[in-house]
This record gives sequence, C-alpha cells and structure tokens, in this order.
Amino acid sequence: MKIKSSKKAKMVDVAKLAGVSQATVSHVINESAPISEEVTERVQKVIKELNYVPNALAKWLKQNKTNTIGLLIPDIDSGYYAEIVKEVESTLRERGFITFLCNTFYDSNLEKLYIKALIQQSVEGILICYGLVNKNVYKEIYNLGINLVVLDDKEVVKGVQVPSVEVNNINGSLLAIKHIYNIGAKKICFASEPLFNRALKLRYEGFKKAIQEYGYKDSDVTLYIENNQYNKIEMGYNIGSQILLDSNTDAVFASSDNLAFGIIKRFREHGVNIPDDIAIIGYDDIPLCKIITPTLTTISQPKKLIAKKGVEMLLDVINGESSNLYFMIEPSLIIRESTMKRA
Amino acid sequence: MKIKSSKKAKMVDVAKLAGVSQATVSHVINESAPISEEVTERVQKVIKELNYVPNALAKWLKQNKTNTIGLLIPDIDSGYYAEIVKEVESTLRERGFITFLCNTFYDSNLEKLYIKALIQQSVEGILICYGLVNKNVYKEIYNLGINLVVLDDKEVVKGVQVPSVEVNNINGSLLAIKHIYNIGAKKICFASEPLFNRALKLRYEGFKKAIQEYGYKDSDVTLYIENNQYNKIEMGYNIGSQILLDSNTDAVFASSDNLAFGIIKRFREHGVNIPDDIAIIGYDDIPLCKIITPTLTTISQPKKLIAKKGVEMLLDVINGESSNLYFMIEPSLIIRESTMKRA
DNA sequence: CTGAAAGCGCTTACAG
DNA sequence: CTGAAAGCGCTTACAG
Repeated sequence: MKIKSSKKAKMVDVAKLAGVSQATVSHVINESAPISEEVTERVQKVIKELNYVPNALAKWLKQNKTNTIGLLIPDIDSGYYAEIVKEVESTLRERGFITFLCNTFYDSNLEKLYIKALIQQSVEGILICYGLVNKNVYKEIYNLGINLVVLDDKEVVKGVQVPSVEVNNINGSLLAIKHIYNIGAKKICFASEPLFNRALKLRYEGFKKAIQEYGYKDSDVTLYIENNQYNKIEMGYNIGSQILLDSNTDAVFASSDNLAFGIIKRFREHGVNIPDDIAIIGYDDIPLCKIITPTLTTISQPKKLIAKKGVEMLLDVINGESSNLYFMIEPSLIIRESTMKRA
Repeated sequence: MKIKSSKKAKMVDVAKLAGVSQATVSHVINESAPISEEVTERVQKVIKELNYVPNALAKWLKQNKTNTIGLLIPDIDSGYYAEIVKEVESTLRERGFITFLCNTFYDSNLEKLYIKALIQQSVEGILICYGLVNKNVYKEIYNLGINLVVLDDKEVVKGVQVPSVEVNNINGSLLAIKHIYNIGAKKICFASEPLFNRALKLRYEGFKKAIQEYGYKDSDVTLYIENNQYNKIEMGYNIGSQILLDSNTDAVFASSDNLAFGIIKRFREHGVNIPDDIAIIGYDDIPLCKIITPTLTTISQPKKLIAKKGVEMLLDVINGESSNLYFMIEPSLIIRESTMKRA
C-alpha cells in the first residue's frame, strides 16, 4: 500500500482548522475539561476530516506513563505458553494495558536485547513467564528500578525477593508417582530434558522424594536426563529408545508433555502397547494431551490462574501496593488413557 | 521488585556529571559525531554509573522514526502462525526492526483496537498474517497512509491492490485430490470450518475443480462444512461423527490439519482404521502432523518462505521501492501414514 | 572536536 | 468554558 502524499495531521492542524486552541483539542479528545457541545462537535468533525490520529509517543513522553507491559516467553510454539499469553493479554487489556510480547527462545542474548528494548520503550512493568536463562538480568532490571514479576522461578536479588508466582513442582511429582504406584508399576523411570531451570530441578527433587515415600528401591528406578537442550519432542523420541533397551520398565514419568509425546512416538513405532506394556505420565496438561493417541495422563498446571495471579501481582507492584510478593499454586493429576490399564 | 527511590537518570544528568553538553552525550551514544576518546570514555563511565538508559519515546518522537513493525496474527495457539511469527521476528530483527505482536482471535473489534494502537505508536508498517475479518479496516489503514502487507489474502482498496503474499490454495487442493485419486479412493469428502476467508474459499474452489478433473461424480462426493466458527479440533471431532454416519467414505480431505486431528480422534474412538478403512489428508503441515497417530498426510505451506517474502515486501513498501506488490507461492504434498494403505 | 538552541507532538497547571 | 505557555527527553543542523 503506497504512502499517501498528504502528510499526517497533527493536533495543531486540527486546532487551526477548527478555530480553537491546541489545548481545547486535547481536552475534547481526552475529555479532560468541560468543553461546550458546539466546540466539541466542531473539533470532532475536523478530526474525522483530517483522519487525525493522536501520536502516542508524544503523549506518553509528556505524561511519563505508557500503559504498556512487556511480556517475555521462551517459546511461542508451545501450547503451555500460548495459553499463558492469551490469559495475560486479555487480563491486562481489561485493565487498560497494552502488552508487548517477546519470544526469547531461551536465548540469553535475546533476553537481554528484549528487556533493554522494553525498558527504553518505558513499559510500566515486565512479566517474565519462565526462569530467565541469564539470572544476572534480574539484577540489571532491579538496578534500573523496573517493576518485575516472574512466573515459575524464585530469585533473590541483593537480599530482596523478586515477586513471583510458582506452581508446586515438588507436589506435582508426588502426585505423578503416587498415581504410578497405585496402578501397580514396579520398575519406573524419570525422563527429562536437562535440568536447566528451577521448575525442572524441583520436579526432579519431587521425584526423588516420592520414590522414597512409596518405597521404590534404587534398582527399580532409572533416570533418563538429557545432556543437551534441543527440541523436546525429539529429546523424548531419543529417550524413548533408551527406555526400550531396558525392557523391564513399567511406567515412565516425563517432566513435560512434549517430552512424553516424543517417547510415545518411539514406543508406538516399536509396537509397545501403552499403557499395558508401559504406562506414561506427562507434565503440564497442554491441549494436545487430549488429542494424542493414547490420551496422556499428566500433571495439570492451572495456567489461567498462574497468568491471572502474575498480572495481579505486577499491577500491585506498579501501584506500589504491598501485596504478597510470592504465591504458590497447587497442581493436580489428570488421568487419561496412557495410564489406564485394561486388565 | 520495588521501585528504587532514585529517579531515572536522563541524558542531561549524564551531561552535567560528565561536564559536557547534552549534544555530546547524544553523539557518544549514537556515534553521530567524532568525539575525542577522552570525552567518550568519561561519558560512558557516567552512563554506567547512573545506570542511564536512553528514552526511546523521546528519540522516536524527535526522529519521527521508530524502527518498529506491528504483526497481526489470529491465533498464537496454532502451530502454523507460531512458525510464521518466529520467522518474521527473526528476519525483522536482522534488519534492525522490533516487532510488536498482536493476537486478534479473529475478533473484528480486537483487529481494530490493535491496529489503532499500532498506528498511535507510530510503527513503520504493519504485517497482517491472515485475511482480516473486517475488510473495512484495510481501507482505514490505507486512508492513514500506513505501510501494509497482508499474507494469505488479496484485496483491492480504492482501485489499489493491497501488497500481499499468497499460497496457491487452488493448487493445494488439486494436489490433495490427485493423491486421494491415486490411492484409489472412490467415495470422498471435503471437510472444512466455515469458509469465512479467502484461503478457505479457494481451497473449496480447488476441491471442486479437482473432482471434475479426476472424474468424481456428485454422488461420490460429500461436503461437510461447519456453519459456526469455534475450536477447530472440536469442529473436526463433530464432523468426524457425521462422516461415520455415511459409512462408505474412502477418503477425507480436511481444509486444515487441526480439523483433521479432530476427525482422526473421532475415527479412532470408533475403531475406524486409518488409512485402511478411511484415508485422511490435512492442510498446512504443522509440526504436530509428524507426532500424531497416524502421522498425517498434508499439503505443506512453505511457512518460512511466506514469512520472508512478506517481510521483504513490507520493507520494500516502507522504503518506497516499487517491487512486485503480489507474490504467489506454490504448496506441496507431504505423504505420511494417514494415506499409506498397507494392502 | 564540542556546544547552544530549536523543535518533535503532545499534556496540563494556571489564568481568565 | 477556553487558551497561552511551559515542558516531557531526546536529536540535529549549525556555528565555532
């Protein structure tokens, strides 16, 4: 679409054509003063005529306020974060904020780049939906006095806790292993991508705690933890073949649904019957769990609640309200076909 | 994180503390004049000391340039758009642009709201990744002289074609039906969400053209086109049960992969063997096609190429370069298990 | 190599 | 109910 030759109208152009001052135009637009009906109509007519659109940059600069929030996610292409984003955006929109979404790919350089850009754009606050790869960035944000809330992480900067919302990952693993125990699995395993963040570490901690609690001996437990970070489904696919080499596994606990999907794909290719030969349970409860064959038993993260709480906390921080700066949410077990033995 | 009590430093603060003029600080930061090494170092030291971050709003206002681009997608929670977004963002970043991502949910009000917000924020251009629900908005954007490129749509505003990139949807359907014909399907059907946009309409057109070309009689063809727009997988799930009522269908052509997934889910629940009882082919080639059971034969959209072409075209429009304002990309057939009969 | 000054397009006390 | 004027935090010719 070609740029029209006519220049963009400014507020002063509207004022001139309407025969009023610029201040009056501003008041009409923002309803910030009681302008007479006659003048109001005249101004509005000119605004339409000139296709006038206020320049938000100028407004924000003057007001020292932008009503914008930065949102950092690691991977747009994950059902989990997609749901969080939707909820965060709509909640913020209701509260009059615009969201700037940034996708970091877990790349430490991109994390820095985006946060710098957001700060330069004078966002009112930043909501980070995962534990940053580069923990130093928390300190940088702190030093600049930027309002910040983090989901799924817990950090202390200079003795001050970063406001955060977490799901109880320890209990998530406990729920998973309890279920596996209840369906009678004797030989079990824990499959995970590298434990590069707090959530994954805690799931592993919870797993270790759970096997003690349910009396699994070390010889009945195998760990498959990848060394390198890459596509989760592929990681699962590779782990799947390792599991098959240990022919006596009864149940797999995967640290994420996507990992479980990869494992399932491998099992399926080798004619392994799920759950009769091997049961499998995931983590996250992304929408796909209901679509896959077999449908996937998993630990549900209350994503809407996480998002809502995070937004609430951030708005409190912005408004200087001293609310709780930490909130823990409990996960739950969703039982589906992948652990429902027929016999 | 609490707001630190110290105020944010401005350029003038840096200037004072470094004992130079504001202009000099600006030149150091932007390397816009040959400042002596000694002064440069002094200024940079103060910048660090004060944690100074330039205010982009002020800069952009003065320069009348933002290096930002608005990106509109209808649904972040779709593998298709997620891939497009990734490619668009990274391509734009290489070219020095920041992307503002907006998720419209196919909601005509949100479309307007976001576009207005983007224009007020003075983006250099807008890239829309789907046919807008509200076609009038194209005209509004045109009237404001905003640089625009659209993917997967083709519109003319006031006699001027909106710059756009399309995939050849007619040929996509031809490829699909040709394949269905080749595997020997006699009774076939076309399943689709409502034909609310150009891409879906063209896929339907292509389907009609294809059945003629391959000699299917009307009595061998059934249409399942939903009346209401809702979750695609659920739509597919519902269409799936309708297809099963017509017990003699040999092959299904679904207008999107997600729709196909819903159909597959229903078939599976009823013990229908895919592809031996009924073959199925989707459209889009989202990553999930390789994961699902059975893996899904589909028409591949070259998403990276679409994204790259779109960005390229938008940058051309912004720079006033008179490139081609329309580009058509050819789809291809990806054969997987869902149409690979064993016998 | 460095600085004084105008100006980007708005908002907002304040005066009348 | 309306307007004159200062100022938000930068950039950029221009002068020296």
